[in-house]
Amino acid sequence: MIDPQLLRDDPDLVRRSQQARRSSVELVDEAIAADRERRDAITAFEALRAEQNAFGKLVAAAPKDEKPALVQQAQQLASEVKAAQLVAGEAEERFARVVGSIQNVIIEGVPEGGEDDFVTLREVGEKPTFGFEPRDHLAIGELLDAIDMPRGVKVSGSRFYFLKGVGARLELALMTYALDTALDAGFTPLITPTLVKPEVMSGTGFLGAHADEIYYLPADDLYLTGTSEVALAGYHADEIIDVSNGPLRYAGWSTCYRREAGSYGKDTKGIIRVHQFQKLEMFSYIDPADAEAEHERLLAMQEGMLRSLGLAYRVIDTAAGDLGSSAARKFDVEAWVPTQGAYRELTSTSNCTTYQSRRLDIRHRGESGKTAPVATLNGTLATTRWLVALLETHQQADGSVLVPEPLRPYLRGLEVLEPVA
RNA sequence: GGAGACGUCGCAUAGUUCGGCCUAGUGCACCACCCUGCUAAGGUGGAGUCCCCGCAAGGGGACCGCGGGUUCAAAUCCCGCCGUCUCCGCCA
Repeated sequence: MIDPQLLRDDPDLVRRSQQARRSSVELVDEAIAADRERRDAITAFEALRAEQNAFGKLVAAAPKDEKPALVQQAQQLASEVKAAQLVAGEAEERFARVVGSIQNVIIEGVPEGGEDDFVTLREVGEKPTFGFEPRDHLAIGELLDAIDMPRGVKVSGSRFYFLKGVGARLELALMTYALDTALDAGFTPLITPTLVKPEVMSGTGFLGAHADEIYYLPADDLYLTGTSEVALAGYHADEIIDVSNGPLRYAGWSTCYRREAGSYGKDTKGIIRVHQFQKLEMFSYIDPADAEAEHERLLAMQEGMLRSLGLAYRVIDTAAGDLGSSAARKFDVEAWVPTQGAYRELTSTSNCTTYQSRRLDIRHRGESGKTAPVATLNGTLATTRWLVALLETHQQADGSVLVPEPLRPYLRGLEVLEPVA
């Protein structure tokens, strides 16, 4: 939820944000009207309630013979209070619904427009060239007996797979390397639940436009999370936390589940787009004043990971219309995938400012002692998809794959993944 | 899954019998000040969260696990749910 105060103080800022996202600008005026109605209704109700409270004391203190008359008056008052309360409740609900559907206000500088309107901030690293016809990641994975798609499909259906042998080990190596990187940066590891309650799922802003991306278990009214961000954001829900000595930083390790509805025919080959994968996710709770600096820090860690693994990449500043409802700004790091001749997203980092924390009621105490919402940020540090870029980038003519130096300790010193005869 | 007990302002508790003097008492911890020459003891005062009105001072409302209900009036009575603990059963 956006700051209702902002709606009153600077509605134009909110309008511009909605405009940049190509979302409804009228919603802003609707929200302002709903806010006015809500406050009027509350004021009316509370005045009546105050009268009722005072009257109640009168009744209680009155001598027995005067009570019946007073009670009769009180009954009249009570019905008025009840009606006013109903009106106030409805106004409150309407306001929450309208304001809740306004997306987070974007940060100054975020490019306007949709998916294709991103701005490339930089390209880093040399795109690999080969003296042979490079194989795609699936072909390599099969040569190494590392990826088994047909059996994944047999067991679970399309977009499922088995990671086997060095494939399984490579994923674990990557994840553990990422975890250690996060540890060195002071993050606290957290292995999170992957099933969450509706209020947590909606609190993180995932039940909006893309609700059909999410697996839901009706029998238990639980959602399968598409990223540990959900559980990490819910971790401190309804709490007042202390970020005065620096942010709370967590590294969440979890399996992620995505329905990939509406992506039929897209990336059907290999493990680029799958229903289930592993991810190591960074998450920060921080004083909103420091959020943008933290965003840069998370991005720097992501870039450091890709660089250390010898991957060529670009960093893009996602356009407003392509941001999730919670994000005020989002940077994606995309690795070069040789056989596709394209950059593909490996990481994403979002600054959600106070949007999520308002919904989830996560606050800190400011210098004045007043409570205020914290800012939340998240960013990927590794996922299964990285294997695609790793395998393709470091492949050799004979089908073997060089293991980037940082991963070797996690593979018992293995330097080359050799094809299985 | 079955039976029972419990859920109160940071922690611990009182209050629930018989609804109104509970705008929730007390102890500990906490903050400020006072007293005492020092880590102790004592005294005074303060202190929660959310919302509304107001430039402010201040005023008002809500919150006793959550949600409904009864009533002029609910921490207190009724219903549902959630959670914790104990016992039993079942499964690992």
